[in-house]
Order: sequence, then structure tokens, then C-alpha cells
Amino acid sequence: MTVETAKKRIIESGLKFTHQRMVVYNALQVSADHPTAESVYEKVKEANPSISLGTIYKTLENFVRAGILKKFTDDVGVMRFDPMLETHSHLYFTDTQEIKDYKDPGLVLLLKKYFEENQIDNFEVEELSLVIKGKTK
Amino acid sequence: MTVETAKKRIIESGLKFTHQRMVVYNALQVSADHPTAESVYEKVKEANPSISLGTIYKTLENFVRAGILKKFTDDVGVMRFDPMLETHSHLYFTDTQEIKDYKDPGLVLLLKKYFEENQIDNFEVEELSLVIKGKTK
DNA sequence: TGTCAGCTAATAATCATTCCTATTTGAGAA
DNA sequence: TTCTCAAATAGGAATGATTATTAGCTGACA
Repeated sequence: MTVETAKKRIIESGLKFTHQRMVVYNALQVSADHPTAESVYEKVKEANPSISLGTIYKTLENFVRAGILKKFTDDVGVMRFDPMLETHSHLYFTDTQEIKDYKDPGLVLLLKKYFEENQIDNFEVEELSLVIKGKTK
Repeated sequence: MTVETAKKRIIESGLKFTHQRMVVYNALQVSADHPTAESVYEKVKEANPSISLGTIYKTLENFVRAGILKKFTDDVGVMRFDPMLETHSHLYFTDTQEIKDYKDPGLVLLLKKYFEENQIDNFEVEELSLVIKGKTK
């Protein structure tokens, strides 16, 4: 990930290019799975100590709107950001509290087929993902 | 739901029976889908105007620990309580912001079967639910 | 009825998130 | 390059849901 690709990506998505957006964008690339606003803030401050938490929130929100990120809320009610753009499911480890991505194209196909054959009354399915709770084996 | 069944249920779950718990329990029975602590509070105040919001939180938390309720966090980060105990999925209406339960035994069977045949590395599935996003048709 | 662990009310504290506003900046125009 | 201005930012205050604290109360059991 070079500066140029980051810049290109931000501008392509219709956002004005700023130093802060670029730093946040880069921090996301090296983040662990599903960072919180706070953890992005910590990471970003290394490169830009004067950035404010409010800017992080706003930037992440803009990235979500621009389709660069997805946002969801974890079990304790904290926002998490997900750099992955394809629809996918999550594994919740009840023992370690971790959240991991789970991608399974076969499963998605199976589910889509299921909902084509079994319509839900008065509801049009747009997006499907699974919450899989369990523990390390 | 009579007073007696409520009382029985509370005692069976190992909690001491109190007036407040009983009122909260009853409020849950007549609540709309997935009440928040706040909405339970509003409802309970009709029967017991002196109850405090802190007690509501603690009581709900106790019910969750006792297995009478489930708790989850919605997309805006607010806790919601779910009186239903069987595993079930949720429909998220992207147009109206509603959340509705979706029960589908056939789907559950399909998923269980799928995960028996397709084990996830180093992970033991305990509970499955689907997040179904879409809109009114 | 007396005892006491557990419960409750009231309120303070916390924490993630949003809002506010004066100041600065990026990008296109001249 | 310099100018202009809409948009973005820093910094901090405000908000709102949730949790913690604590003093007093009460249900269950002997």
C-alpha cells in the first residue's frame, strides 16, 4: 500500500484528500481484525499526534458512507470497523472474546438458494450474514 | 401469565422473589419485540412509580444470568432484551429500522447439518443465528 | 419474630460517541 | 503562483446509555 494507491482510493470514493484521511486509511490497513475507533486513534497518533478523536470518528463514518469500510456493533455495544468489503460472517469466540471473519462462499450460496425458495412474508432479503458463537476446540 | 407462574419462573431460575422482579417480569411479557431497558422502565413505572432505572438494569442483568432473557446490542449500540429463549434469527428492516424475530426450524436444521459436514478449523460451533438485512417488499 | 444475605433506590461516575465552533486546509479559479 | 471558499479539522464540551456505589430495606428461613 503506497501513498499513491491510498490517495487514489480516497479520491475515487468521492472524498476530498486530506492528510488525516490518508493516515487513518493507512492505519486501517495494518490494523488487527475489526478495530474500534479508539484503537484506530491509538495507531494513528503515532503518525499524527495532533489528530483528534472526533476526526477519527468522522473520518471512519465518511469511509463507511463511501463504501471503503463496513461498520457494526459488537456484543458490548462498541462500534467496530471492518475493512473487508465482501459480505461475510463472524465467529464470536465465547472463551477469548475474539471476533474473527468467516468467509464461506458455499454457505452463502446455500442460504441465498434457501431464501429464493422460501420467501419471507413482506420482506425482501438484501444481505445475509451469520453470527456464529462458539469456542476454541 | 398469572402472578403465580411469574413467581414460579423467577424462583425456579434461582433468584429470590421480589415485587420489583415480578413487575419487570410482567412488563416483559406485554412488551413489544426487543424492549430496551428504557422502554421496560417506562412500562414498569405504571405499576410501580418509585422503581429506579438502576434497578431495572440490575434486574434485567439478573434475568439474563438466570437464563430468562437474552441480551444483545443493536446497531445504534443500545442493549435490547429478548424474552425468547430458543435460538432464532433477526430481520433488520433497513427502511424502518425495526428488528423482528425470525424463526425457521428448517433453516436451523440446514445450518446445523452444514456445519456438521463442514467443520471450521479449531472452532466448535455452539450457537447459530442469522442477521438478515432487507426491506419491506 | 429475628437474622442476614441479598435486594433496592438514588445518585454519582464512566465511557463511547456526537456536537459545537473557531481555525485551517485542499482544490480549483484567476 | 496566489486567491477564495466550501469543506475539513482540533479541541473540548455535551450527551446518553450503562455501571458502580452505598446506605437502608426486605424476603426467606429458622
